[in-house]
Amino acid sequence: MLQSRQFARVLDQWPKDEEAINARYLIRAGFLSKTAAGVYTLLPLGQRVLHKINAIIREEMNGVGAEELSMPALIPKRIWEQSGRWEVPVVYKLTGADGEEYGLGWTHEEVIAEIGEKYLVAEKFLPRAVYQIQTKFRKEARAKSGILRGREFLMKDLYSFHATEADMRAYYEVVAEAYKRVFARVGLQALVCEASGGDFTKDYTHEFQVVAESGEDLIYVCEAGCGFCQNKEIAKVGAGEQCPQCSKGKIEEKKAIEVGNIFRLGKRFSEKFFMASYGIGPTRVLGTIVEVSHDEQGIVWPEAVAPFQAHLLVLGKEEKTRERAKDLYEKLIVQGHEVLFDDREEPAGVKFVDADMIGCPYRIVISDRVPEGEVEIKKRGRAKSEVVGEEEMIKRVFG
RNA sequence: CAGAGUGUAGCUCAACUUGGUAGAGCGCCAGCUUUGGGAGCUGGAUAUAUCGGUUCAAAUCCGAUUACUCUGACCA
Repeated sequence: MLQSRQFARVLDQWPKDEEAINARYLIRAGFLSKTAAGVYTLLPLGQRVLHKINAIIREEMNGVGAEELSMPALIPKRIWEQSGRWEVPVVYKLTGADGEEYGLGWTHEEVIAEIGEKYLVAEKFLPRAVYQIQTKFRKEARAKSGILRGREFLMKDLYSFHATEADMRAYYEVVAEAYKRVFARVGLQALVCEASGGDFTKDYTHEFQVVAESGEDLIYVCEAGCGFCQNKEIAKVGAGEQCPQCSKGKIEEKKAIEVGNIFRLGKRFSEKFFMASYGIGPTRVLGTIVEVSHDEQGIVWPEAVAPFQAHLLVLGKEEKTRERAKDLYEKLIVQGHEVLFDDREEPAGVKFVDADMIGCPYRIVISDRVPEGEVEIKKRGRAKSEVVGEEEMIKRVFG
């Protein structure tokens, strides 16, 4: 991608109407634009990151035998009435041309349960699992925290169907492991945390929580790292007490962002099979990564989700230098690498500042002072750069 | 939904207290210059959230509406 051709660009000031770190950085760096409170546009850079997060999620979901499908956002009232969830406050309700009422999808248990009853009519069709990555709508009383709590957001929701409760419980564990891999791969340290089932189930559910100052949830974690973690809503221990699991560490209270959750639904939505549902918010994941991975200069993207692996900068005014940079860029593109090439007519300072703000994992500089055949590389977040040969750079950055 | 704050150019702000031709920086356009950490010079275009009231005169005072932010409530 040529930076001179990009639709959006890095802004030179922080937005005045955002306080959340995720929104401030994403907007300033040109990944995000606010359309309304709790409603955001993902600009091309943001969309690239989202695609990478989704690709990782898809790999892991496919890996546990789930198939991807796509359910509607416009859902007729009768489907919600079957479960008694038409009268919940978060539903956006609208009326069709025929006077029929609809709710915008804020979750899809009812929809998939109905379809499941149609196809999974005998035990020989079980178990099955399907998922989607789709826009959800929730009439939140108050939008806040940038893209961490929007009124429109993306959700990956997986639903599994089982003949027995034991089978449902076994698969639940399989998905929990897949979820751990998803969060690890996108660069997040997620804790598996016991929580209440809310409206869904009396059983405990599990939340995947990322410790962060901006988190809305309070969790109790064992400081010894034994894995004990409970949401404060259900915790029977208090902060400072001895861990009930390992008896070694003390319990610490931390703020955390819930990036995923999994529920054993049982027969709540259908008498015909045991169901479980599993959610990850890809847009929330994106925001969470920014919350935990940034510095004063800008975003620091983990390699797996960075919009581009490398940001190539050309500095200096010599025509020969520009040619060298262009040749290198074209070579990297032909090799299939993801490179953002800052070919703009801007002073060096602007290019450095913008590169730090965008936060690609590697910065590659070609300038009048870098010898021919060599380039300067710097890893985002490290202080020092070094000059190496082109081939060495390719090995290190893209190898 | 309650409380508080804010709304002036593409962005960030000034002018409002005490009513009298709306300014700046950045960005944008034209030109010159410049190129290793948000460069310089010259010229140019662009703005008072909406509706109403008071007044000779409203960005400024009053009322309503609306939007955004924050705190709380809410959060399958």
